[in-house]
Amino acid sequence: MGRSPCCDKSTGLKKGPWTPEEDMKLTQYIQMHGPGNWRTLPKNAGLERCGKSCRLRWTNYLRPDIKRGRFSFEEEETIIQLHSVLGNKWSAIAARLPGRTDNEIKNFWNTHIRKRLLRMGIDPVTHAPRLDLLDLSSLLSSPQLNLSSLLRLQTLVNPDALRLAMNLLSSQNDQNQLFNSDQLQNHQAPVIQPIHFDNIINQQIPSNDLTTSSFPNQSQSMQGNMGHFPVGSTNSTGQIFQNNLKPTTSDQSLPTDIPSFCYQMKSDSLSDNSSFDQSLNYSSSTTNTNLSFDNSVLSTPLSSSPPLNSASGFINGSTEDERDSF
DNA sequence: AAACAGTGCAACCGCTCTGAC
DNA sequence: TGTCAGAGCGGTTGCACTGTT
Repeated sequence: MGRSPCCDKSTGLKKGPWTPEEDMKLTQYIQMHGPGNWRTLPKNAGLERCGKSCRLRWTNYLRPDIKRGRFSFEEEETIIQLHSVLGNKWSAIAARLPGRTDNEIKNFWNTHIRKRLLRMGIDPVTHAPRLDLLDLSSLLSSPQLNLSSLLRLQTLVNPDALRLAMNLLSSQNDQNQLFNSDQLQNHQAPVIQPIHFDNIINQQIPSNDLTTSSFPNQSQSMQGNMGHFPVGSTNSTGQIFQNNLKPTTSDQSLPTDIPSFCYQMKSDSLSDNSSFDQSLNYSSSTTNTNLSFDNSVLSTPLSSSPPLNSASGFINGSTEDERDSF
């Protein structure tokens, strides 16, 4: 529209990394005059930078409320959740992450989360499971594959992908004891030996689990899987927990005190952007352990389905290495 | 120890959109 | 209605750091 460019390249304005002196000038000027009028700001502040560069430097780095350092896992969860709802609206996501900038979130997404989702077989754009992307061999051969990591996976993986993993994991039931109550009380699960790829191939998996086309309605899928699934429930994930976590009557070697999973959610609609408040109660039939998972965010509700619960209790208690492991 | 490749991140670029005037 | 400044976005670049060979 005939608009003059922000930065006139012919003027030889400085580019590249900011020096501490420049940062100080910009900070002092904004502290005195406040941000705004970026076009004239550099000249008034004695900076040989274009206004846009000053604005970006201020908003992305110098602003006093910027929180620097690594993203917490809660922040990662939040980003994934919000991205599933908002897409690449980084500023909207940043608005819900105090102290984080859109640029920082975008970079973090592209360099960390996106790669992780791809490794886990999740399409980072649609948040749908993509088994053609899933690196099953590395996932399942990991010596750290265990129940708790799968539960943690649940916070990031579309449950349908997780269901597949759980199906695969169930092939270990004949040889491995999943966990015992002591470990449960300590929120730790025993390490399950690596699954050989032969087992994966031989594992009976419903054919509709093998293609992304089996998830025509993601929100429906998520709702069905993540809402309530006590043992004996007819929903698919409930079946999985029943089939895989409860010992079968024919396998008496397995523990009988496997907890049932009872999820209760109190949630506000996602359309109300103010809150992802929800809680999850995890109850054990033998320990009556109740863990609260308030303020966790999870999964990919693309519709008006309620925000989904998370096993954040496990996540929060996990180590950095464990988090990186998936 | 040196060379190389991979990674993470700050910063930039070019463009569009929005709201004020 | 057109112009402009600011904001936002996707993509990219450059560089420092780290791991591998």
